Amino acid sequence: MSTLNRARIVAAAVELIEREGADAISMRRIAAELGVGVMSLYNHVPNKSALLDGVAEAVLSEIEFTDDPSAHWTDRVRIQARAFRQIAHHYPRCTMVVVSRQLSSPAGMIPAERALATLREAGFDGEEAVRMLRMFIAYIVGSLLREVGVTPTFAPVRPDVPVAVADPALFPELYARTSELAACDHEAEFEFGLELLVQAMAVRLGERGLTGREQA
Amino acid sequence: MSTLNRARIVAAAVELIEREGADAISMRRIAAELGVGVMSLYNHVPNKSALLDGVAEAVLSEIEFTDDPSAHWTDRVRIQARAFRQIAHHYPRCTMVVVSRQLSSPAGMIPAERALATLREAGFDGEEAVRMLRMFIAYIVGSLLREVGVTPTFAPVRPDVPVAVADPALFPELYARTSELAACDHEAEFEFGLELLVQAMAVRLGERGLTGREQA
DNA sequence: GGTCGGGACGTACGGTGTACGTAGACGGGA
DNA sequence: TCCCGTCTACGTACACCGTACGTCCCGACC
Repeated sequence: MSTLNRARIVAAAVELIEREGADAISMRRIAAELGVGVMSLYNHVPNKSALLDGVAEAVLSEIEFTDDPSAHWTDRVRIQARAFRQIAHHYPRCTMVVVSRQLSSPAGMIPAERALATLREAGFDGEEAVRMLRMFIAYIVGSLLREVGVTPTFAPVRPDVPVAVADPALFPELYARTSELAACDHEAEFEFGLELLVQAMAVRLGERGLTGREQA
Repeated sequence: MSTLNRARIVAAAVELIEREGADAISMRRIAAELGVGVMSLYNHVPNKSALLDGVAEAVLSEIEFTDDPSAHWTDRVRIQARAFRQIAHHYPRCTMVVVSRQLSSPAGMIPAERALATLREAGFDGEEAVRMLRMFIAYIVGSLLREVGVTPTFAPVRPDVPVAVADPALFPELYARTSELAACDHEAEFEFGLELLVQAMAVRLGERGLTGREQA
């Protein structure tokens, strides 16, 4: 019964999305959730798009970025990547909202700032650090979208209804890999790619003779 | 004035999306485009979702997969990845539609089949080939989404309105990299990550002593 | 000629975002 | 004390959305 404000509206939106999915969200539903008239929302939020920005910001600002500057840069990269992936765990149905809007607010810049700092301290020059950052963002975004099921997985989203590969003659490889394709351990998949990327970065660094590579 | 059919409807949808954006699409708009009543569409398409599936399928089936089985597997991977990226060039505003629906039709399976075959021939065992494929999909999806501007870029989408990094004191790294962040050559960014991934894959293969690595 | 199936279409319903007007609460001069 | 400006909650209204349903018409077949 406290007075309406932006934070309460955003919180209600997040909760509603998690409960009923991103498609179910509407100004009317949110207002009803808060026991309030629809147009009252517009006193605190200019429009729905800005509200979704708020949702993204709220979710993003809740991930825990525990950075240990004394750790090896490869571990720092791993930790930051995993922190990002936590979004998909804590707020799975908000994930699409988060990755699909580019924020100019601090919530969206802090992760980038930290990642860039880590990469610089690892020894990458400015240009390469930015490229590495962008590549990591692409990989993480793609992985999260697969995890929440908005992007092709080649694995059944509903494990109880296994998709039968249409024609073994047309798709022999897909058919032969049915068992591997049927299961998708998102954490293992994410870690696999993450390790590959970290390793590739280490190689890149090693090429300039700065440091050796680690972790066979 | 030929008779209405699914192909004409899908083609009109693709053209409309490219002309006015994916948000502007609606059954009414498409029907108007075809000079036809709204409900006539439903004689050929069960619902809007299926129509968007058709859009994805049509776009996907138009990309040219020229695979040369005699080429080195690293080049074959590169070529297939670039073929996928062509989507963002030929149908930029359809890209989001394409990557955000998982197709069980041949159009969606052919690329996976070919990629899997390539990875198998490169020497990866079944499980690792699937993991590599998934990692590549994640990277490509993330890259395409950045390219069409639906995912954070940390670069101004409209180059004419450069975003000023808010506070140099809060974001020193972002501030220091302003010039690198301001520009985003999507092709170069894509190639950078692609090269890194291919290289990482080669290393992975080399670890098992199957073949040496190439391209310094 | 009669019948029948399928495609084109109009209408209607319940939903959406939001522009606009109104009404009440509150606070600060006169 | 009265008045007035500002802020907030709210209802109404509009244009648009996807689509369920009923109707009409035309061509094919018996």
